[in-house]
Amino acid sequence: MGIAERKEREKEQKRNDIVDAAERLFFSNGFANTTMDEVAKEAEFSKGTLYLYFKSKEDLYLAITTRALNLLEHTFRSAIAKGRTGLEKVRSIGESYIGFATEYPDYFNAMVYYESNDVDLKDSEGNAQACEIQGMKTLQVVAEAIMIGMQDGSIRDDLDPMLVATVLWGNSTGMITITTLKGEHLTEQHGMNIDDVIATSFEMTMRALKK
Amino acid sequence: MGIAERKEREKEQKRNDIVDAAERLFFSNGFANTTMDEVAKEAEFSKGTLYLYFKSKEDLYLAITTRALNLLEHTFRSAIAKGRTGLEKVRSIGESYIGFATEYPDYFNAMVYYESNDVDLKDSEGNAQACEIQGMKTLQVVAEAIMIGMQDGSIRDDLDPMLVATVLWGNSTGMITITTLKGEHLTEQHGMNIDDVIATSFEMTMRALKK
DNA sequence: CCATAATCTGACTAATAGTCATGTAAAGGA
DNA sequence: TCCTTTACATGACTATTAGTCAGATTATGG
Repeated sequence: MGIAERKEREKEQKRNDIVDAAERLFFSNGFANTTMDEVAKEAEFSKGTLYLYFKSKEDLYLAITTRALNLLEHTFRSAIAKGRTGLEKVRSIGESYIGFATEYPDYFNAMVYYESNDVDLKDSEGNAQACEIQGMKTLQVVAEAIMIGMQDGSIRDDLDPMLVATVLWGNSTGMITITTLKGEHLTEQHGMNIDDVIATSFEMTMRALKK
Repeated sequence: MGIAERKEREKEQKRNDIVDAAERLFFSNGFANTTMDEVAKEAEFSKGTLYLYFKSKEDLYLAITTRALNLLEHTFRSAIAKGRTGLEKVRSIGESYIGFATEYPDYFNAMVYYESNDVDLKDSEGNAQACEIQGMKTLQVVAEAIMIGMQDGSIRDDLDPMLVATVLWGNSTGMITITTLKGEHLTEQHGMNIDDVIATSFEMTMRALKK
């Protein structure tokens, strides 16, 4: 019976439409400054319907975050293809992360929100779970590049690849958060050039990983 | 005339009492789950009075964040005294940061909130400004340790100390954020040991800085 | 054509950040 | 001591908004 599948598709389509609408509003006005009534209007549904598809406003935001993490995974997969050695692949991933944060700052902010707030990962219903799974898939790409580098001798092999990947993830997210949110201030008040901060970060990271 | 000064002292005292009360409630119930009415009751003032001392709920939270950054500065100053070489001082600072985040997780979260949210630094009235100044003082301590290391030859001197300090700040904050907020999950779902993540981070950072 | 299930609606509630007109107390001059 | 002015404090009130739910609408399948 094709009806069940068609309904499933339609449901998925509607869900996507809601996320699209939320993305437009959250990204242009900010998450906190957007009301669920506004999202409902933009998505051309009633507010009640939003709550049939998402548990809460935060859950809806996490659906956007899942998209962000998914896009990041694909960005990383493209980046990994570029470098020759494992170390070059890791650098390429790092550069693509900067590019991602520059091109999609709202997606990056959504990821930071997810990582900085005590989102309930135990809630198997909501999108927090989906974020977590997608986040790990993305992290796995980094770990792969590191393993390649350990095998081809470009990266030190006295550390655990997954632990290194986790550290790089935390490090780079923290560093980019500061440069994007406080960057203007660091430049204007303290004469720092953001590109120099980033270059320094790369220089240090390469040295930390090199064999 | 001593009256003006006495009044100033009393005002400062009351302000501190309010911050104390807010700290107790924010830290035991969470920032989002605490109402200003509850803070008012705990501080034994009316709600209106809170708004004579603080512009908004967020402004009150930033007063707590300023305390956190101030305590962190002193923690770093103690740590810097320990190490022999500059590199050892930097490591000591790093270790004290981990200790700080473990001992005062709520202060650490307040700092992450400040760094991860688009807090208006231009607002010269509010506490965001105070946070920024205190944050820079704290960062300056790290930069000092790095300069010492460059002079005594324990740290590579091909990089700018302030840029390195900024990178270390972003890196460590990001790494600790992940281990504290998603640590339980990394352990339970992915078999990672948090202490191993931290040890890996130190190992990498030392290598990144060593001459 | 009807019964059942699935989906949608928007008025409603509860919660709460922030305001403001009205009060009270302290200061200081006469 | 009294009176005026200034400074501080109050809490009822407003505006906003996340989330709910009883009832309406639409689709399905017999």
